[in-house]
Parts: sequence; structure tokens; C-alpha cells
Amino acid sequence: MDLEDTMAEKLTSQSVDFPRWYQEVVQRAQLAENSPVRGSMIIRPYGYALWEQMQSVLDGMFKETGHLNAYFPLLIPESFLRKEAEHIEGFSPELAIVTHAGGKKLEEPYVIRPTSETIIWDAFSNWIQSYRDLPLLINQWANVVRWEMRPRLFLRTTEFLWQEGHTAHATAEEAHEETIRMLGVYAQFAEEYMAIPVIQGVKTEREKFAGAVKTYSIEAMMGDGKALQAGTSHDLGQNFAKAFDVKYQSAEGTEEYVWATSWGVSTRLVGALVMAHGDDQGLVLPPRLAPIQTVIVPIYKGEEQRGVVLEACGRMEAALKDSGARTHLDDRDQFRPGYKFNEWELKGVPVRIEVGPRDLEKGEVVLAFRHNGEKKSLPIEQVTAQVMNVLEEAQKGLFEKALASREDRTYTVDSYDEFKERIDGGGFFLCHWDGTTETEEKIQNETKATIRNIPLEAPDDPGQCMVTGNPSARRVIISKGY
RNA sequence: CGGGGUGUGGCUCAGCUUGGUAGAGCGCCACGUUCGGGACGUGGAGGCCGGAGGUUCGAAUCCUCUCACCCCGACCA
Repeated sequence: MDLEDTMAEKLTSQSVDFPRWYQEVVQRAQLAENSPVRGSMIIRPYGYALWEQMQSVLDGMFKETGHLNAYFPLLIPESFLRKEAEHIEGFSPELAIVTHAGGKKLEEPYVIRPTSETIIWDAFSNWIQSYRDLPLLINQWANVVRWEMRPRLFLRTTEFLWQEGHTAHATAEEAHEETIRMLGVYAQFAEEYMAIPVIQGVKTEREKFAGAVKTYSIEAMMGDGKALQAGTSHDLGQNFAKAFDVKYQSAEGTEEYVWATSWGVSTRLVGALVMAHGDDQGLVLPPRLAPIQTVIVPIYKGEEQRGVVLEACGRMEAALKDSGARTHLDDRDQFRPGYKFNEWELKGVPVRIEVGPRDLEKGEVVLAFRHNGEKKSLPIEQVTAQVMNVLEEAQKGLFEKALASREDRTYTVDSYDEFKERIDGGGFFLCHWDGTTETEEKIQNETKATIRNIPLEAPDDPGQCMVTGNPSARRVIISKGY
């Protein structure tokens, strides 16, 4: 009873029950809620605004790197998926299939896209004839459906929104470069915009995308020390080109199969943001992505003060918007300031500006920072000049905090016994692994932890597999994951 | 698919054992007092108790069937 009473006001503490904290934050900050269809979520305006911020930045980065947006159909003939053997095998357990339409049974069932390689490569086979058509750099923003048994808002839902890039190249080298380049774009986005440090690396054979030659990922550490795959980039080799017979004529006149990549990030990134920075007060959003960067909370007693304070707030709102800050003035009269402070903290707004009669007398306002809880007074006329600076400081502070937190919880371990003892405490473990699927599965079965990836930047550091003692060229990241 | 559980105003739940006029807190609406860290008072709106059938003078409560959802074990951006 006590617990439920407090629940109405306070969030479950992260240290008590992190998953429950996550669930509560997502719903109470009005990012999303469960829908009547199990596994599907309703993304509410505040959550969608956050996704739109992400989309807008990423879309710019894709265009900057030469990609063009297009849109391919939601429904894919089932036979298309069957053309690439590994692809259909990997995806079949999570497919939703349309068998009836127009009041009758369909000749051929349509799969609701779980990803679009097949329908896109079918089109590419018509688009590509010559080396002059290459590289072909396409991106699409879309929804996909992958049937989920254990859904979690944003992290694992049956339907989710994402972006999928699909490219075709003349050579294996070019395709490989594209794969790595887009992985780098994701890493840059994660670090510079989401303020989340990530580790770029290769997935193991077992974890790679169904139909890929190699899968690369960026892995981020969440507030509880678990890993989250925040983006993937696949080197598809010629697998799809062969399955869909996509050949081009080279300058020398020979006929060659093209080389492919695909890469994607999804609304899972919203979950990553929540879990990487959030605290017991709620969300903590990085200024560059926050839908509201500064919120103005007026403080007043009585009608007379209300008029004066709101007028000052209105001027400040206009000035802040002019200087480029996404600003909201919370002029609701039915809530007191303390309530608003808590609500905007729950929603993760980076900077709160408190404007009361005492401040106005001194010609000042109070700035309160979400990421470190600090408050300071500032002369009114300096606010607009300084706001972008303080937001950038907050952005940087948030990244540094996340980086320090990850470094604190990254361990180099050589003994499997020690690993087994410590893995439940969370964190990234840098360990030697002999490269076999058997050992990988043994680790997962015995500890529930998985090899997240093999870092690209790992130095050569020969050693012995902590499980089998067999030789290992470099360390891999092992962690429990989402 | 195996094990456990829950369905009662928007939300969290009580009531069910032992049938007898549907309740509480929060939220919502109105008015007033408040307003520098989650305000208070007064009044008010809102529910065929998941669904179907049965027992009974009478069912949220007992019986049967059914549906849905949640939690725990095998895949995944």
C-alpha cells in the first residue's frame, strides 16, 4: 500500500528495480504506452518529438554522405524472402503474414516487411545495368514488423520505426568501406547527439544478420551496466545480388554481380537515451535532441504578480526562441512551481529557468540544470546570450558522465571463474575468446551474457581464451544485454 | 508452447471466503483560498464489476464455459 501510494508521485528507484524504473519513466514522461495490440506501442507526442529530432539529424547525415530517400512497399511477396536461404531461415519465426485480402484468400501470401532487402533488391535488379549506375545509395524511413514474444516499450516491440539504408557497389572494397562508414556515422550520432559513448565492432558469426557476410554494431552501456546494441551495419557481400540476379556491366565489358550493404537504427534509440542517462527523477535528455531545451517556470503570488511575472516570462520565451533554443513557457495556472519542477525533471528538459518576483527585483533569473542538479542565478539580459553555451556545456557534461560511468564499469578479466562471479554485477568485460561458436554458446548458457562485439579499435593483444585456453588474437566485449 | 497470476470508474486497487442499494485513493470538472521543490477546502461527473450461460426471490460475490492481459522459462533493430 505504501509502495503504491508513493508510486503515484515518485518513480521506483533505479537501484531497486531498473526494468520497472524504465517502464515507469517511459509511461510517466509520456514517451509511449502499450497499445491494445500486444507488443505494439503507441508513441505519444513527446516521445515522437524526440524521435523526430533523431530522424532530422540522421537524415541530414545520410544526405551528407550521398544517400537518397525512397520508399518501398510494406507488403512483400513471400517468395521474395525465400530467395536468400539464410535470410528466410533467420526471419521466419518472427514474420507476420497476410493470407487474405479483398475478401478472399491470396494466391501468394504477403509478408509484412521485417526488413526490406528482398523487395529493394528486386527493384535494384531493374535499376542497375552498368557500372555507371553504381554506387546506388538508398535510404528509407519506415515501419517494420518482427513478431516479439517478450516486448518492452521501445527496446523490443513487434512493430517499430526505423531507417534502413541499402546500397549497391561495384567492388567488395567499396561495399566494405560503406559498411564501416555508416557504422561511423551511427557512432558519431550516438556520441555527439545522444551523448552516449559507443563501441564499434564486428558481431560474431552467430549474431550476424541473416543474409550478411559480416555484421557490425555499435554497443552502448546502459545505466545498469547492461549493453544495448544501438545500431547495425551489414556487409552483405554478393548474397542478395546473386539471389536477385543483380549484375552490372563493367567498363571492360564484363558482367559482374554487385556488392551490397544495409544498415539501420530504430526507435530503440529512444530506449537507449532513457536508459543511458535517466536517473531516479526521470529522463535526462541531451540538449541537442531534447524536444524542449529550456522550460520557463513562472513563480508568483496573486493576480498582480502573475501579470508582471508572466509578461517577463513571455519576453524571455520570445528572446530564447529567437536565439535558437527550443523553449516552452509553462504558464499553467493550476499547478504550483514545485509540481512543475518535478514534472519537467521527469521529462528530462535540460535547462529550467525559474522566474519569480524576487528574481525580477534583482534583474535575475535562476537556471537549473537537469544533468547535474545545479542551480545558478544569471542576470536576465545575459540569458539569451548564454543559453546556447550552457546547453552545449550540458551536452558535453552528459557525455563525459556517461563515458566515465562506462569506463568505471569496464573490466579486463582473464579468469572464467572470476568472470562468472562478477558478470551479474553488470558492466563490460574485455576477455579473450577462442572464436568458436561452441565457446560462445557455453558462455551464454552458463552466464546469460553474450559477446557484444569484437571492437574494431582493439589493439592486437594475443592471449588465451578464458574458457578453453586456446589462442585468441584480441579481446572481445562480453556483457549482459537488452 | 509449459508454470504462476489478474480481470471492478481514466489509473492503482478494496469488496468475493459467509450472495442483499457498487466503494477508496489518485486523476478529472466547478468555485474559493493558495503558489520560491509534488497545496488545501467544498461541491460534482464518471462503473450494465472481461464475456456467455447457470443456481437463486436476489449474483461483482457461488457453479460451468469462454475471452483477454500480465509475470517466469527457448529468438531478435
